Amino acid sequence: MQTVTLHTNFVLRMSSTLSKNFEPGQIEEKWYQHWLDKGYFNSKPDNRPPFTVVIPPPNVTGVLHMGHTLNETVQDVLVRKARMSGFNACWVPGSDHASIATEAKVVQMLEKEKGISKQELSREDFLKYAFEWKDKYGGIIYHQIKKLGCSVDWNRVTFTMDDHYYEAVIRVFIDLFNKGMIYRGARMINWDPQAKTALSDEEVDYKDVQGKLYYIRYAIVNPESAKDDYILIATQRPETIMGDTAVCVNPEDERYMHLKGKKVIVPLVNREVPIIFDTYVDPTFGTGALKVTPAHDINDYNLGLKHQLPIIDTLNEDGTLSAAAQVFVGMDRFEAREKAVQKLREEGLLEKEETYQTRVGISQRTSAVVEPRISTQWFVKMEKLAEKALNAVVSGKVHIHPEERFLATYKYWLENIKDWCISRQLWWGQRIPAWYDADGRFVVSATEEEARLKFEYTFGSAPDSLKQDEDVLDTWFSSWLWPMEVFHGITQPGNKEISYYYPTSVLVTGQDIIFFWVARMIMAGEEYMDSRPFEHVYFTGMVRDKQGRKMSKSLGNSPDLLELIDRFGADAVRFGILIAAPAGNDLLFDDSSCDQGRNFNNKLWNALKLVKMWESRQSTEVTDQADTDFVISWMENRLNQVQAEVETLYSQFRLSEALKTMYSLIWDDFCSWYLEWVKPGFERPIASGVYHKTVAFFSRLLQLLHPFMPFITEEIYHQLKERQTDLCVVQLQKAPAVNSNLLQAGELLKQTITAIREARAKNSIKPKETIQLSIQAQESNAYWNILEILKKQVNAAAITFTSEPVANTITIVVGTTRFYIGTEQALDVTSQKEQLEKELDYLKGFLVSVEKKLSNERFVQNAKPEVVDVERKKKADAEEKIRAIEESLASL
RNA sequence: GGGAGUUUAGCUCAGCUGGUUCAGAGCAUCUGCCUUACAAGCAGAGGGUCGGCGGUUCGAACCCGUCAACUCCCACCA
Repeated sequence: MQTVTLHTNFVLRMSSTLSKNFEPGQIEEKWYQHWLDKGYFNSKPDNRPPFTVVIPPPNVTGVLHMGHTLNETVQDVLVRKARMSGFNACWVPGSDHASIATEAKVVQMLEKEKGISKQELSREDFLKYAFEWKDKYGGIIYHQIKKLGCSVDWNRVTFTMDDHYYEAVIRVFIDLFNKGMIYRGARMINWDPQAKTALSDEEVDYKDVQGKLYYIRYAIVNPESAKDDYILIATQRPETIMGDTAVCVNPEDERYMHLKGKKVIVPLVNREVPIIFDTYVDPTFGTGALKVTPAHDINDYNLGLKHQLPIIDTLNEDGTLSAAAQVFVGMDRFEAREKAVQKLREEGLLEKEETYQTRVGISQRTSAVVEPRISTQWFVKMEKLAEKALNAVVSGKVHIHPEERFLATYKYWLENIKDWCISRQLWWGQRIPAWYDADGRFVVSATEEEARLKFEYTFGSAPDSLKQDEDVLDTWFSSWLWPMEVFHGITQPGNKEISYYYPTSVLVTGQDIIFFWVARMIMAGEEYMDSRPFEHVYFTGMVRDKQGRKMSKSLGNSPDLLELIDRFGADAVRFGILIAAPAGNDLLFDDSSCDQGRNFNNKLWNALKLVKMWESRQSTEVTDQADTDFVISWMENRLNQVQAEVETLYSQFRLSEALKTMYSLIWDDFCSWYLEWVKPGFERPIASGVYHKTVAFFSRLLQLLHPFMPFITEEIYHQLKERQTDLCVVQLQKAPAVNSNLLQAGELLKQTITAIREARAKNSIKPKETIQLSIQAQESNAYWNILEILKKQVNAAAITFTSEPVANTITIVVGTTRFYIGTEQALDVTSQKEQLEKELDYLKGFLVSVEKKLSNERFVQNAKPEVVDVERKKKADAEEKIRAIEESLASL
């Protein structure tokens, strides 16, 4: 309790009303609203160069997770930086209807909360519920984006099912169909029996599971001998036996050669099917005999096509067995598997079973086990589109960051691409604009009226009623138009906005959707705008938890963004996620990095309190504040230096390093060194000139930091002094060239102070005890203009210059200068000696290695001249230092 | 089966084209300190054979080879 009182004491002394620590809540709220009121984030085409970013639209399935937080923070940093650098920054927000994922959620919600099943609803009623859902969750997402401080143009919010967007998708579908790039056909696709829809290849995840391999006897019709009256096949899926239409063996396999022309009996259904021969079968796997079920396995399907086998589809769309199965009809596929095994066992046809590591396809959307299924779907021909998309990246029109690491996978995917299944058996999405008559003839057109005309034109007459395709389009078939249609580029081609904002500047997204989205946007951009959709793609890594696990809802390890912001403040959360985010690599997120962000907030806040305290204590007649010219020039140069460094880091998208650089500039250079150096004595006035310089430096620091931590920087910027403009629109001036001599002098001063403090600590000189400092310097003018600072920083009562060693002192050497620390305490000469000797040993070793290098002719010949010079200087320095220490030792 | 990435302090990670006393930061640990902005702080300290081995080079955390561990992506083996 006592300590608390002590801690809070100073607050009473503070003349200012500033709070003890930075309190983000209200301040963040206030500034975001102010920025909105001022319309800073709204963009219209003008004479400035544009900097355009389209947000990867989050799904309206739920709330933002840490991955979004990272992406959005990165985008906001880039956008704010561009806005402060003379660009017309435009960041378009929006959300994605995410057809399967959202429909699944809505179905689930209806069942759970309202007890309604989808089957009871009409399409229209269902869509009404879905839009309600979208409004609710879209709202939550937008709220989170605001809380995070994202500077998006809220006039441009786009949803992938907005009217114009819907129209764009339909237009593109019709266009591609007319170009012959969309077709309808029966194919084996991935079927999600839970959502009852087709999936694209990319929507299936594969998972290793412990399965079983069943060895089953298929009786041979008219066997040649009673001994050899069956063939043994191995399968993981005995419930598909009823769909078998052949057994296949390798033609080279001696074991089965005699079976040419024979037939076997499919168990359970007693159907006679042929034995076929194909090199596809691996004789070394299982029994070398494969049951062929063309309806339920992609390889069997291909075999079936090749050997013209009949296809018997034994499954319903919900994964239960169909009438064609003859047995277990209506039973779920997994139950039927058990029943089939049981029955085979009873009939003595199951020879053995063994455990087997296998891989099953899981629907990314519903987690149901995917079923290969033949059905009629719509496809996009990918070959030409892929070629363009590949070219755009390979030729360098689109730059991928970090490095070109993803180029290889990107290339491989595009070169081996298969046609894209775009129809989904859902209601939530853009409905396929195809119209059918009773005979199944169809035309593609936007409206029924047009369709009728087309029917007449194509088939001579149109029926009274046409039926529109029940299916909707894959979500990505709308998302791939995103960078264009947010500016109405498809529905109003060539409009002023699309011409100005497109192509966008940078896309920030996760590497997991490189095929789903990034590649396809490039395709669409090349197809419809004849150009890249973005200049740069910046891939962020995946956010994982402390233990390296993927963040997911089921694990419950993804922190709630709003709760994090409540706890730490948005700036601290932004800091926390960015400081931990090396470009392209996964990052392990832990709350503690937000702690660091919050501490940084407080550091800034307290620097503000200090400077504010000086505001009322300025004087133009300060005479005892020496050395400030040097300090001010040094700080100015450090600032210039860091600004240039940060500029480079931005251009390389190395944001986390840029943040680190600024962090240490502010914490170390500005707070720990600069402010301490210019700080006047207790209750002394500060020189007016120094005060104004300090405010100017602080303002520049805030400006540099603003894209990363917008709220606190804006707040402090205004607290520092009255302003006409807000920080978020203040333009960055180019940093002047750096004077490196000044920087070196600053470093020397830091080193000196640290070395003396270290000596004090090692010799247990109490902080309050003053010392007598003597300097023996070769060039005393290196120190003359910083003596007052030095005196204050190391708590020296007096500083004198000397030309020879001072007895009974602690000796330290910085550069080539010797310092003698005189103290009232008795000195331990032995430990003094020990320390100096230790240092001497090290230096001698160092000198040897440098000399060795320099005496190596090949080094002197091959190394760059600068490098050799540096080595020579190192040698000279070391020799000088050794001499100094030896002299000091001698005097002890 | 193919491809990519990672491996640096107890933990999480920086370290750009090989060359300054270059082995770093934050957290954690230890010591001293309520010092007049900040104890969520200040001043110091300790801690690493840069995954192993081999090579290239005057010089390697960095380049090459190889091995090991972990992670991810792609692929139709019943």
